[in-house]
Amino acid sequence: MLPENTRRSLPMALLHAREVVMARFRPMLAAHDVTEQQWRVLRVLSEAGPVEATELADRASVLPPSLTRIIKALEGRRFITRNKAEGDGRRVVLAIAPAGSALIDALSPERRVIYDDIEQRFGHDRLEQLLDLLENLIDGES
Amino acid sequence: MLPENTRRSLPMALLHAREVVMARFRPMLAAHDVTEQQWRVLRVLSEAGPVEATELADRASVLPPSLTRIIKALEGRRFITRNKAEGDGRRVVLAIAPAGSALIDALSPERRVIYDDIEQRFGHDRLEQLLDLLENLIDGES
DNA sequence: CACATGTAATTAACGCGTTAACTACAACAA
DNA sequence: TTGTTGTAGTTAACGCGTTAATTACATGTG
Repeated sequence: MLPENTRRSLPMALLHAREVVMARFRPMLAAHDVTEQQWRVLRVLSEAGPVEATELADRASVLPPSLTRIIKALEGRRFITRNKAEGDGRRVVLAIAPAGSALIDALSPERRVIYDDIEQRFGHDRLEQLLDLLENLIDGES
Repeated sequence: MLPENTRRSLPMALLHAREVVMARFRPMLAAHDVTEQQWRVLRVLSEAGPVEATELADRASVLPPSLTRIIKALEGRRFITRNKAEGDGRRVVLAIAPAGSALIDALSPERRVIYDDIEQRFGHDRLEQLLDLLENLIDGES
């Protein structure tokens, strides 16, 4: 069945939902001169440790060409390090640097406040339910 | 509570979900040389009839600067018409043109197939549930 | 070794997202 | 009427999304 109106269209709903959620986080990121995508890359590196570019792009939901630009920016600010993989001259290994970890630590309290507020307004159970559905959708389609 | 991993982060999950869904629609749009955003604008105009730019931007989830560019492109291909509102020289009224309607009609069958496939794979009830949750999230945060 | 094929990353080109600044017009007050 | 404030839309600047092409290296075959 085709969605009769744009409001009930899945791509539109996902877009709009992301929009209103990100509106909460954007000021925090802007205050530290980090873009959403740079932030995602930093968080993945912080969680996952040193990792190759392809996996990093995948986990941060960023396309390779974007990642190249992001790496350039983050390396320039000493937030991450970039080294060729030993044994394979094509691969590149990225890792978080002290300044990067410091930024993540600095933003964590604020992040928590925003996330808690969303969770409280929307409801813990509904949030979990939504995350489950999204995870299912992703796994089913990808 | 902070999400412990990026996979369980609401903004990331919404982004990723949108990504896998749009991957299904993208080839269809590319085949007709229409971008996602141009397509959204056309659909809103098709559903809502002649409308002013601000409302159009709002309903299509497009920012005003983007809409200006999109209007230029769509008007150049005679998909839409653009006229100053009578009585207020600032406002602009957009409407779908025959070529625009024709494009929407031409894509509808393909759209339906893709949408039905997603619905079938994901499940009708779960899709409705997901749309409800997204709608609630949007209304609660915006 | 030489060559073809495959893969990781980058570059290029173009459109959109985002914020801020700007233009044009409208509404309102003195 | 004139000046102020507000609003609709556009322009500008910069980063990302997307696709395609390109570079550099690795792997496999003869």
